[in-house]
Amino acid sequence: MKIATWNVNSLKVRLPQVLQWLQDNPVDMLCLQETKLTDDKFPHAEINAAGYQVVFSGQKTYNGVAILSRHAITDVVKNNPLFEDEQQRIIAATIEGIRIICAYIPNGQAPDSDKFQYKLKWLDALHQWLAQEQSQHAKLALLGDYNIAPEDRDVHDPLAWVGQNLVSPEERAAFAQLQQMGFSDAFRLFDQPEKLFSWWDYRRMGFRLNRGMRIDHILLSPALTAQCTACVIDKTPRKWEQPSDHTPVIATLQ
DNA sequence: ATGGCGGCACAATGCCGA
Repeated sequence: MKIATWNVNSLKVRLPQVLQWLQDNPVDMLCLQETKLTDDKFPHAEINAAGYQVVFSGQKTYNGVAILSRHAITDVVKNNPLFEDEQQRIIAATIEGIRIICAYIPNGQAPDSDKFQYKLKWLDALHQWLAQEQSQHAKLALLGDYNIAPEDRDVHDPLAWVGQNLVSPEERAAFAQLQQMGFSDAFRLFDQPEKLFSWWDYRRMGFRLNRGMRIDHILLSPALTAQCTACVIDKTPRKWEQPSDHTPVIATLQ
């Protein structure tokens, strides 16, 4: 069983790349973020034709999430029931006995901004909801764009990022709280090369210079952690023409 | 010090992302 996550930065633009990537990487399940499509414009027929069922929750211009699966999808929930939110950032579903939560965690813009306060409240509500979900689903996976680099080794140049969002103590504490709740960062269960990232700025040759951040994560409950045999970041699509600024992360479960 | 790229929209400049 392979489960994956990818912030595609517009599914309208990236659909051909998603279909190509799935052909090359026929994972069981793929979570997408930043689809940037209202539900009436979602390309479900093309995705079905590729052999995947799909559920989605979108809006115009911003945000938007989806779960693609080769297996039956049940018990779909859109957004955190404990958090009133106009922004479409969460979709959850059960697939093959695994509770999957696909999340696009807010960016936070800057630590002194209103958007940062929204991010912290959003994360606090996420913790509360996950505590409930944990009590009902031993096999629980949280995949998505967290917009948090958990440690300095997840940042190309930690000194250059001091004082900014994505690396602040508050955001890292929120990530650490997920770990204290029992979730494991699948990527860190294994030996990994240094300076491996999941996002690179479009500007200043970020990808070519490998100036990136690891902000897309797969977190696993203890039961799933015990089943996890690999977690990799696939840089391939970042090298394609007109790429997303993020690239997929894939976990293998026994 | 700033913005640099890319996607989007009541679209030709401004907002937002990370």
